[in-house]
Amino acid sequence: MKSTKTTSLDIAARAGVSQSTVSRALRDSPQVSAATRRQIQRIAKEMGYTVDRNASRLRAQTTSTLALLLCEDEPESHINPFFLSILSSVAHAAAGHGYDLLVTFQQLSENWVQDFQDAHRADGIMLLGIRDRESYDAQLIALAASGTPFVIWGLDYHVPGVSSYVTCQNEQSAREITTHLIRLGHRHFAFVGRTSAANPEFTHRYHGYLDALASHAIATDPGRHIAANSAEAEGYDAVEALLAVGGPLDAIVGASDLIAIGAMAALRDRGLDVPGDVAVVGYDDLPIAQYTRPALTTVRQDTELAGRKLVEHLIRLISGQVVLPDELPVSLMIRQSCGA
Amino acid sequence: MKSTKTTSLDIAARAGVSQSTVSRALRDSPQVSAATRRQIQRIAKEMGYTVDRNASRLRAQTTSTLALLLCEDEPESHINPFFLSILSSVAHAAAGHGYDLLVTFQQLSENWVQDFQDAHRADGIMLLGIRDRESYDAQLIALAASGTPFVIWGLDYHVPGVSSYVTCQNEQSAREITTHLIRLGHRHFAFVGRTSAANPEFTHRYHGYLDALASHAIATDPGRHIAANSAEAEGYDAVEALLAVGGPLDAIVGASDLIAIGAMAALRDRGLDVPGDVAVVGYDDLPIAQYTRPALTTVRQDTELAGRKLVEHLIRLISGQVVLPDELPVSLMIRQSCGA
DNA sequence: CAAGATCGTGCATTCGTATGCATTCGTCCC
DNA sequence: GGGACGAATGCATACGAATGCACGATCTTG
Repeated sequence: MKSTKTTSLDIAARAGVSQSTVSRALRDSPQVSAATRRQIQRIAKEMGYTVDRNASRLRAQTTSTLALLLCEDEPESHINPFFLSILSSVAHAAAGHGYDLLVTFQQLSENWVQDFQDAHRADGIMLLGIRDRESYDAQLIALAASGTPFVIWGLDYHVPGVSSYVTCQNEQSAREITTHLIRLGHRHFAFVGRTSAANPEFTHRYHGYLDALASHAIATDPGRHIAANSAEAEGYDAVEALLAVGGPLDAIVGASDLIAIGAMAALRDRGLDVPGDVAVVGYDDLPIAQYTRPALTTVRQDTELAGRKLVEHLIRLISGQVVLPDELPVSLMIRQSCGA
Repeated sequence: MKSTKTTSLDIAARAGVSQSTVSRALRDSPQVSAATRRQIQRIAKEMGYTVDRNASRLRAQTTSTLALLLCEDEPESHINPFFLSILSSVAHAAAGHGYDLLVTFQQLSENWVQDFQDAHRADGIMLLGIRDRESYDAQLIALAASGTPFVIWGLDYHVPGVSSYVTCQNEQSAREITTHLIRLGHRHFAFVGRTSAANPEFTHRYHGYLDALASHAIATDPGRHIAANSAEAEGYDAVEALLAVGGPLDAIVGASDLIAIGAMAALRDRGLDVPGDVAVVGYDDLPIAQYTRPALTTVRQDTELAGRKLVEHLIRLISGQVVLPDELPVSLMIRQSCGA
């Protein structure tokens, strides 16, 4: 196979220059004349040479690697397919910037953070799926204190110069989709989704929902807010709880598509028609949302943009540039489940 | 923050031994006496020392990293959530074995392979989602020729000592689920899923399907086999094509859950009842399959086991051990869409 | 035209760990 | 008791690229 690996010394010998010049030429250093640079790059390509990442990293004390931590609530839990879209986009963006992407699925723990920075595994970290955990902030503070650049999706925590976040217009869009339901004539609402300090996305969506109801002078009953994590089963159970209590109900706002899909299944199992008896809307616009019947009205998050932004923020933080958190625009996807 | 990074020299100084002894102790070398080893490990922990991966890798010419390439058909295409489950499991397994996991989403190309090995980015590669590409085998042959260990999901290509594969009992399970439909009284079948040399999973499933029909002397019409990739939209379109042609139809076997879900939506849009008029079954048992209405009868693949196996195979290949391809067992998930 | 400025390149060293070989010390056996 | 042997440790070097500094050559300018 490979007799001896080609190194920058081989290129240097072939080009009749020193190893330093090769190194500089390949990194597009302006110190090297254009002619020499071109020639060296040509020879490198001819000889199929690639910079050894490990040597380069050791010397430069950098990793050219970004880490993505997908936080799981529990080891066995299913992960929202929404994250797959972001992950895909992040992978593309990272590759586009010349970074490798290291992926981990686990809970955010002190050990993990410690290991990561000490072992020089990544220059920065993207955190996805932080929610429903009372203890996350201690970890974030420790992470920030260690100086490791990181970016969070969906949680508005940031430390200037060290961390940033990217999220979407949760509150505004929830207000819009609720208003949409109100305009369609619905008056008896329920919201399904756990709100807490640890679950900021759902909380913001809930506030938007409440706001819309208040603007239209529609009464809200605390009993019509059911806590649920983003999973079909929890949406299903939430609807059963709502129906058990009774009372008029003609619209359910799910804090995520998975919740909404579970809710629709429960309604159907109880013989209720969607949207005839009860309208249902979700949030995320998973690919599947177009293919439920009725098709799910929901809020589309631009995952492609989200992934790009996450990577851009992180790279800017790593290189010491100023970064301001981003709140991305979303769009309503009106389908059938709302009764439009 | 960190004044100066703690290195193995610091540990050595503190422990009163040489750096070599520290290195050996931390790698559990039998050359170091048990007492010394314990003491050094204790000190290392106290000082929060972690081996610098880059230095270690450069010296040892290894990466302790596994790469996972998720092949996309097209840059913009949605990825089957099924892969998210495998990815999650692979991430856990890799971490459990002390390997980092590098994730890439892109097409398998010569350049990618070349880069990967030359740049010492990973010790081995896992390939997921190889399908529908006439040209994949040239890449695989090149990959094998380069000596890079790799493992493929779902495609029975392997080179002893270099590559292996893990798949599930596609043919047998498709036979079972089709037989299940036959027992329920269905007689007019259609299969939706693109079969070709480049899409071995679907092809095996199709063979199992044909086999079941043949054993029960049920006629098959080539017009009742519609090519479709794993996406809801293609399942939807396939059903429209089937209905356009006309003729009796009371059961559709989808080559994946996404196809089946799209098919159910199309049937419903045409006013047909599932399973009353037409039964539908899928393959994969995505989490969503329990929450479609009717709930989808499908074949469950054990993604947790699949991920573990992929990692184990790859690590064995890397360390030069013998590996035999694995075919994993699956289980039928009987729900409502089949009419049971 | 001389002196400084600029540009392009080479030399030598460094990053932190792993490992072949040399060394030390204690033990065992004849 | 002396030589041999093995266990435990230290010494020195290599992995391959990046980079501060020095140097020679060309260019600029008053």
